[in-house]
Amino acid sequence: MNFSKTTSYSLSILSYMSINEDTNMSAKYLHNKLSIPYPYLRQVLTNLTHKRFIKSTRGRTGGFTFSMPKEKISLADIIDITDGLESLNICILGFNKCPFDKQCSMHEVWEKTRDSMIKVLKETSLADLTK
Amino acid sequence: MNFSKTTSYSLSILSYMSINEDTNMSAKYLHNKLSIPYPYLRQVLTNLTHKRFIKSTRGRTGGFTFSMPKEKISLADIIDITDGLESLNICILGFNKCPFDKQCSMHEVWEKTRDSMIKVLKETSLADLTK
DNA sequence: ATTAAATGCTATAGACATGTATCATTTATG
DNA sequence: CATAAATGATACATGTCTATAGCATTTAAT
Repeated sequence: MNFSKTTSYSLSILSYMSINEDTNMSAKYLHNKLSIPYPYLRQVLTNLTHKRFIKSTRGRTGGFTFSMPKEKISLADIIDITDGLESLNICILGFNKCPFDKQCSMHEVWEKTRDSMIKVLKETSLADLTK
Repeated sequence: MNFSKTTSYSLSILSYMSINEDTNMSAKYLHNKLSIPYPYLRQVLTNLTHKRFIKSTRGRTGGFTFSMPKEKISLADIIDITDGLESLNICILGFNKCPFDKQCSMHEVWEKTRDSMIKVLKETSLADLTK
C-alpha cells in the first residue's frame, strides 16, 4: 500500500541532491548519505540519468548533477518513470471491474482521495519538498 | 499502490457471499462467479475460515457460510488479516525515516489522507458495501 | 459399499520486485 | 604512464507475492 522501493529510492536521491542543487555527487557519496544498497543505488541512478532528470560525468571525479531545474521536477514526474502514475488509477480494493452492479461504497471515497493525492503530487516539486 | 491480490480476493469473496448471507457457497461456485483462480481461491477461503470470518462444512454438499453477522465485519477487519492495516501506517513515499530534518511536504497531506481512509475502512461494513 | 464432490493440508512452480556481482570504459592524479 | 576512482552495462541471485498441483479426509447420493 505504497510506492515501490525504486520510486522511494528515486525520490530520496533526487530530494537529497536538490538540497545542494549544483553539487556533483557520486554514487558512493549518496550511498553513505542515504543508506541505499550501493549496487541498487547505481541502477536507480542509471535510470534517472536515462530519463534525463540528472546527467552523469565519468572518470575519477565523476558523479551526478541535475540536468533540469529542480523547480520543474514534480513528484508525479518521478513516480511516472518508476511505478507509473497509472498505478493510482485503479480501484483501491484491487478489483479489475467492480464486482457490483452499482459501484461499491469505497468507489467514490477512493476516487476523491486519489484525485487529491495526484493533484498534490503534480503540484509538489522537488524544490517544494525541501522548503 | 493498492492492496494485495489476497486482500482483493478476500474482499470480493466476502462481499459476494454477503449478498446472500445464509447461502452455503462452494469454492467451485465462487470460482465461477468471481473468476478467481480456483486453487488460489481455495487458499484464501481456508485463510478466511481460520480467521473465523466464515465456517466450512465438508463433504459432498459442503461449502462456506458466514460465522458472524456481516454487519460486524468491516473492510478494515479484512485488510487486517491479509495485508495488515499497518501497511497504511507508513510514509507514502516509502521512507523508513524521513530523510529530512523536518518532515517533508508530503507528510502532512498523506497523514490526513491515510487517516480519513482508515476511518472509512473501519466504518464500512460488508453490509454497507452492498447496499 | 461405492462413488462423486466437497474441504483440509501442504508442497511446488512462476513472476516480478529487490538486491548483488562483475567487467569494461572513462578521467583525474601522481 | 600507471593507478585509483568514478560511471556504463548487464548478468545473476534472492525474496515475496501469486498461482498451481496433488493427495487425504469427509459426507451425500446411488
